[in-house]
Amino acid sequence: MATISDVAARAGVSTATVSRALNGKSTVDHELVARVVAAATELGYQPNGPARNLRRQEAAVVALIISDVENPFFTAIARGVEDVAHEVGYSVVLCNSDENADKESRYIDVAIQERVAGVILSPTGTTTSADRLAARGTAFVAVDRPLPEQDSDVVLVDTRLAAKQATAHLIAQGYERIGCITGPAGIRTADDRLAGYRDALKAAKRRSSTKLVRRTEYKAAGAHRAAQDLMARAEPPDALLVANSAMAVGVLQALHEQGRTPGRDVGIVAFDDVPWAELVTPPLSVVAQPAYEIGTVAARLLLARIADNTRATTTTTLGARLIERGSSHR
Amino acid sequence: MATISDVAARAGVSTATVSRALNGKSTVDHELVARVVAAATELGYQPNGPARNLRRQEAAVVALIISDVENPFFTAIARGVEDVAHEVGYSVVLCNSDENADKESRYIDVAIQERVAGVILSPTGTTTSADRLAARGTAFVAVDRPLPEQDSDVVLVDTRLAAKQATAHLIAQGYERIGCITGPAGIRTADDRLAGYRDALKAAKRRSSTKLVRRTEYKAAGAHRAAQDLMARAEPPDALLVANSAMAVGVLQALHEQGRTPGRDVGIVAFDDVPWAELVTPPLSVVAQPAYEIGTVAARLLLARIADNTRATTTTTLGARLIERGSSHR
DNA sequence: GATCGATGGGTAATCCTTTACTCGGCGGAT
DNA sequence: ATCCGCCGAGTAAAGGATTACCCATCGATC
Repeated sequence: MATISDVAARAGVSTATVSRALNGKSTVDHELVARVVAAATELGYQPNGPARNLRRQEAAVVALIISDVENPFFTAIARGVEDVAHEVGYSVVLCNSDENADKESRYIDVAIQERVAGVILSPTGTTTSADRLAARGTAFVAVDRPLPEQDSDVVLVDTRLAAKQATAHLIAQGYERIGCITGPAGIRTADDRLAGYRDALKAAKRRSSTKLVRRTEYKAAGAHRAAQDLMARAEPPDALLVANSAMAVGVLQALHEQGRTPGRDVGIVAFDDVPWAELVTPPLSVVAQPAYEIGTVAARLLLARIADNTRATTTTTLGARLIERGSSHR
Repeated sequence: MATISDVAARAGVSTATVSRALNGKSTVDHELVARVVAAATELGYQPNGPARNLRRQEAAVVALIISDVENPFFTAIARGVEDVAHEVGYSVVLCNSDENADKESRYIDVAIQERVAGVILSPTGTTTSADRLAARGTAFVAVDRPLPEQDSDVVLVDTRLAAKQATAHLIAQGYERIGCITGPAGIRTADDRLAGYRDALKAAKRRSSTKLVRRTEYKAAGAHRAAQDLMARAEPPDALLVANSAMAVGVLQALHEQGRTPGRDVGIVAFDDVPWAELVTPPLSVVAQPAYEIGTVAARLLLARIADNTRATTTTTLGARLIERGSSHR
């Protein structure tokens, strides 16, 4: 594979000149640039990334560690990050931690070892392997959830307020016994959605009962079981707040199996707007989170922090939007 | 940041010994290993990836370039690749080419520059930037679609046969005027699905008319327009074969807007099984592709090729499964 | 007891690029 | 005409790990 010396030899200049000509950092004679470029293309020269990164002490790469590649919410974030990063010449590598603290930790190590310029992550669980990033001075930004015991830039959604509004909406629609299916304890979004749900009940002077709350992993299967379980109770809920779209699949499936119709029999509001929300009957009411925007904001924050890691940390909270459709009307 | 020399100094040995102790390639005295490990952890030593990769002339990383991160088919492939790669200590970086030849080309350059061990890609479009990989001797495997004019390992689905079976199923269900909405010309899966559709019509001695065929990008919006367009014809189709799940969203939406019921009014079979397929009414009949398996097979092929790039190229074709649900029955 | 072999560890070269430093030459100012 | 300053290009160092090569030591064998 051609190296910079090959190019230099072919163009009849020194390697320093080749480097300067190709990177455009310093002024190089017009004609020499042309000769270098010609030589480089003739040889199909591609700079050796590791060598460059070794010398520069940094790679123009940001790592994005998300907790579930199959969740459209996170892939939309990924798009936002990519679009911003590409504008300024950074590449994005996507890592899937799968809500698994070990995998997350492994990817953080990889990011450190490869000396990426920065990391954006949606922290999984309660432990914080991100302190290793802080210890090394690697720039990083948390998205969707704050890092436990770690001060950092973070981009959140006001999910507690959104949950409150969604629950208030169900109350306003006349539902009496509203339940909640949310994610595992310790995951901040799961906790916040539950808290918002309780806020709304309290504001409406309803008694909130833990009997109508179920926690399970953020997957369809868990939510399916939770819904079955809740509906099998002597006094089943007549409405449910569901904490993400994968869970909504499980819940809707369970209701369907029992012959219950969303809306008429059981009011449903789920987090995350998905393309198919309007296709089910009745259409699914959702809390739309600005996922793409989370990505763009996080990327911009990260770039700022890469440029200056001493700046004060910020917390950006974006709003969510309740979209009322048929599943929350009788 | 601590370097190998720091560790060596602290453990009172040479850098060579530290390297050997930590990588376990060569035998090192028991007690020295312990001292090295202790020193490394005390210093929080993380090897410098670029330096290591520079010296080794290869990174333990494979790049996966897919054409749409938001398409569940591709994210399922990603999972398969990841699971296999991690078993043998490789990291996977995911790149989203967005069905855009330029982005694909850029990511291929990045992969070459970073000297990744191998690349798995779902080629977008008709041009082949992958020849650059071949030219460098970088191992690579194509998934979902073969590379135009490029001999390589490739993992495909027998999508033409699947399309034929799906169409035959619609015929068997008594649909008369079956249309097809598929992806852009030049994308192999799109062409194959159309070919399979025609195979079935021919086998049933039906005339196939281009008037019932629409091609558009693999997105909901395009398919929505295509469906509107087809249904507005004087003699609209009474069934549709739809080439992926995003398109299915657009088609179902269009039918809904027109008050037509899938199955009863218009038979539908769409490619790709999605979690929500059973939630719409009637449930959506689909061609389920073994996406996860595509990923695992491709990863194993890539690993074999990384080990020995001289082996003959192979083509693996996996089968798809027609799942009949309500949308293809009157 | 001497020699051979094996084993373990150190020295230094190497991977390729970027960049600090240096130097030559040229133009402008006095 | 001379000198100063600047600009452009070359030389060589640096970045941090791996590994070829070499040496010392120790045990075993004759």
